[in-house]
Amino acid sequence: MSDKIIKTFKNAETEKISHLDYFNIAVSVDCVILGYEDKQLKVLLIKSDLEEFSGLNSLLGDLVRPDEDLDEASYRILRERTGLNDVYLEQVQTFGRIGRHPSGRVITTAYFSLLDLHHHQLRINQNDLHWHPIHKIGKLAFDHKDILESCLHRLRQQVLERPLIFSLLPEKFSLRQLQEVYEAILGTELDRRNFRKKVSLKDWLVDLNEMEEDVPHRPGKLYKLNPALKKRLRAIFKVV
Amino acid sequence: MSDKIIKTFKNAETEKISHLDYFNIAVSVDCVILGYEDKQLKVLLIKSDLEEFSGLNSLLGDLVRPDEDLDEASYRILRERTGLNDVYLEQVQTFGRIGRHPSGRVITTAYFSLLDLHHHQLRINQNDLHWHPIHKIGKLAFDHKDILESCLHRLRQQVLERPLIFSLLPEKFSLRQLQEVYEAILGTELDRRNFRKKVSLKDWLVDLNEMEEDVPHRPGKLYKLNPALKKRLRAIFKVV
DNA sequence: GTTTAATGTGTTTCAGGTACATATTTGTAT
DNA sequence: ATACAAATATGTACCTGAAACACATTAAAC
Repeated sequence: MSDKIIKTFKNAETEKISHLDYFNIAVSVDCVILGYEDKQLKVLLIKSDLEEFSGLNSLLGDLVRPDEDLDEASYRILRERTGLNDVYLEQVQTFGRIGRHPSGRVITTAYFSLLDLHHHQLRINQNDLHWHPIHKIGKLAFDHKDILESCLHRLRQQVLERPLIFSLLPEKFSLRQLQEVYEAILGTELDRRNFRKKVSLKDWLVDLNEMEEDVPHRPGKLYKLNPALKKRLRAIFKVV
Repeated sequence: MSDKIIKTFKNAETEKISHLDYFNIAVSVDCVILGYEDKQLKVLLIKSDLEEFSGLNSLLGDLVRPDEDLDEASYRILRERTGLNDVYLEQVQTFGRIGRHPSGRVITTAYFSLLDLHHHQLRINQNDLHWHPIHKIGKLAFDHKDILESCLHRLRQQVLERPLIFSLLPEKFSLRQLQEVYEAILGTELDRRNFRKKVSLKDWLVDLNEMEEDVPHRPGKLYKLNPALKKRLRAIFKVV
């Protein structure tokens, strides 16, 4: 990856391999934007406007601009579509099958992010955007079902080790709520006592000394994410 | 990722965003090809022929051809450079900073592979290709140091859980050799007894009922990778 | 044959995870 | 007011896997 490109730039006319031969692959980014509502993990989808995929939904994506970093493109999409900046985004995998886009050769890099579906700053402007429960998703446009699966797989792998999950929840939450999110992501039931023990052993939570309100049962304590951790997360993941 | 490209294809003349604006990002693949020799993990590097990086080494990579899958490109590079087909390759991460390539906008997807440095089919033809011990590598061209690190990180994460390591070794190997490879990758010393116990609990190995020869000490038993596992690996990782 | 250096096989200990039970607090219905 | 239902909150016993550690055995080298 250095000799060829030189030739491409300098001898485009004389070489068999011309500039356009190589520079005709488009690069896009697709975001798996996940939220949590009604004890379900949901993903933000948009109706595909390609004839080939009429009636199907697709992930939120866009072509990468020549003057923006790959990562930046994913933040831009998230910002444009949700109005949110302060959100964790992680690159997962790049999909580059020849025939994956009907209009031409497009390779795409998949990112996932978790956000609070009820965040006050959240602006889902377009009415063709919708939150879909992940276990009720059928066919998607392009190879987006594969992309979704790979992101969910990554999420499930990491969610127990790293404090990712809190972006899905409001600022204040109870341990029951937290557990329900884990159960929605992992697709399993967890033992309440063991779950609490495990969480309390990590330094992820801060007891707010407040109680739930307006719940039809005994209210539980409220917690928030450890602010020190929040800072560290920002630094590590370069959240804008 | 669907509306924009439609416009790009259909209304290139009338839209502000022209075809060439988007189709001027080149896509490349870089391979971190790892081998094992003299109790060291080594990576296959090539002298960079870019003036900007004169004197520096770089990973083996190439532009992706418009008519080949992204994954296929990585296999092609491996084949062209080593003569080997039957090798495990895994996509790790895509690097897309604007300024990462001095000659233009190029995003690159990193793959790593492990192979037996003394394999009889191995053909390192070009004399500007060299195996470098990974802990003696200084600056590399482009962002290839970052790419190398991310691949090594992935390798270290997975090597204890998945039977990847065997591609680094000859067909027949002793438990000591196997342990030495693990130690080279992880950069730590392992307890011999615990290591053997751990390995024997997995179904990775088959006892060949043969002994080492020409070793200056008591010879150890020889093992090979469980053939059933080999088949499974081929299926999973689509090794050509 | 004695020494040396590696192979080959336990046992003990400790930490983390899983399974499981009981007391407490609040809301709700009577 | 009282009884009941439902969820919170906390503790213990058991099991599994990892880590620390010791000794007998085999073959090469002298």
